[in-house]
Amino acid sequence: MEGGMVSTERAGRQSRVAKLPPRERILDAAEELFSREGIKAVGVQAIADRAETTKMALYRHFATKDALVEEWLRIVAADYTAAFDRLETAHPDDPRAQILGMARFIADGLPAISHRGCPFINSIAELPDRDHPARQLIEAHKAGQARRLTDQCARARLADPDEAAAEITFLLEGAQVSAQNGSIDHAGERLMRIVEAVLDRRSAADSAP
Amino acid sequence: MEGGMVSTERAGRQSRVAKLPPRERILDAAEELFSREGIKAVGVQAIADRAETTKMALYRHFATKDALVEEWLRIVAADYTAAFDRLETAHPDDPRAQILGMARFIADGLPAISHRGCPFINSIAELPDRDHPARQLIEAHKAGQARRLTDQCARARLADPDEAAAEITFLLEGAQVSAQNGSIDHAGERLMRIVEAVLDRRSAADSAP
DNA sequence: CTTGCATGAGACCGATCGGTATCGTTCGGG
DNA sequence: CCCGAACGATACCGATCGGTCTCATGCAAG
Repeated sequence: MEGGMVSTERAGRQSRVAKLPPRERILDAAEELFSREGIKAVGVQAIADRAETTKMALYRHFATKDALVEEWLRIVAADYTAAFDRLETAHPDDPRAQILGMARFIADGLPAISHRGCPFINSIAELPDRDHPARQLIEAHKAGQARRLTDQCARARLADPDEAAAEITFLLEGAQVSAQNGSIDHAGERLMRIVEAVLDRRSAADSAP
Repeated sequence: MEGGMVSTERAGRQSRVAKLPPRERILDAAEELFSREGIKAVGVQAIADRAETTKMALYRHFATKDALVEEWLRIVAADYTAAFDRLETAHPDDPRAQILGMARFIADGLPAISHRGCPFINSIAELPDRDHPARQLIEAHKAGQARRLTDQCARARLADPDEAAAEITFLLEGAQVSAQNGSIDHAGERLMRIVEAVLDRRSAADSAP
């Protein structure tokens, strides 16, 4: 009835958005809606509508809503991991640049995320059950990131790499929630300056006064 | 109003828990369930059940579920504010002790909220609408805390009080989410050591190398 | 005692939830 | 060419949601 299948053939400028296969459209719609409204607040019908498909099609690709949530979070986590992979290959023997790249990555994302919040932090708030697969996925991802950061701190010759990694993790996570609740202005620029200072301070030189 | 009427007279050993008036029991139940399961995940019937009362009684005291949510968050915010008030009167002319007291307050709360998370951070994730009264309440509370912390940093003679307050805010918020998602062990002890170090470093003395 | 009122208990409402069943259409590969 | 799989639309299911209504009970002040 509505728009559908326009210009089947030459396709000119495809009906809307160069329709991807349904599964991808569903995941895109889920990304948009879950991150904007939250998991519980979004019904499968709304996702199907925004994906320009139907609930039935959704359930042909995902066994349950939880499975879709899990797949969405898996993709988000993979995106983050890929970004950090790129940073490591871009600065192979400069762990300091890798750490600052991570901070920059978060800082640059703050305006976009502002008032919407980090998908992991928001989602974990709606997943109080530690046994839920989606929550375990998030925790595994965060644990992996922490391990990675600790390793970078060690390679950067920072004193007490565990403590340094904890401090930087606190700063990155805290910047995201503070940007979300609006308590800190210019959180991105501040975050960068602070992380740089932490790195400088924890460098080998100044162990004792 | 509250404490009141315990042991009306003989009252024996009151049926269960020295039954408070229904309104207080409802707020206690809401506190327990909202902070453990999340706002959207808890129905009004469940709150009424846990409060050993009925849905009707609940709606006699609160116009809507949102109003109950708002009142709950108002109480939580007031508890935090009261704790910080106490710190200020306990150390009237020692802003450094006030700041460390705040950090200690958060650090001590980490094991309790571990895996459950900060009520504000969790709730804001379920309130994507910035115009929602409950969200505005949270944002106002956080803004007030930030102002207060900035003031303490200034009185502690820290260089760049805004930046110092931002750094400490990041650390406190980040410690809570990291404790929740389990990526950092011993988050409380680490937080205290890190905040102390930040305070030392930002003290007047070491402005230039 | 009697009046008044907050409570307790439970049926009830329309809406929406996650998930399923049915059926006609579309379309690409043998 | 045609057949089977995927897709779109829609109706439907039982459960639960926030919220309302009715009515019986308990209890305290007049």
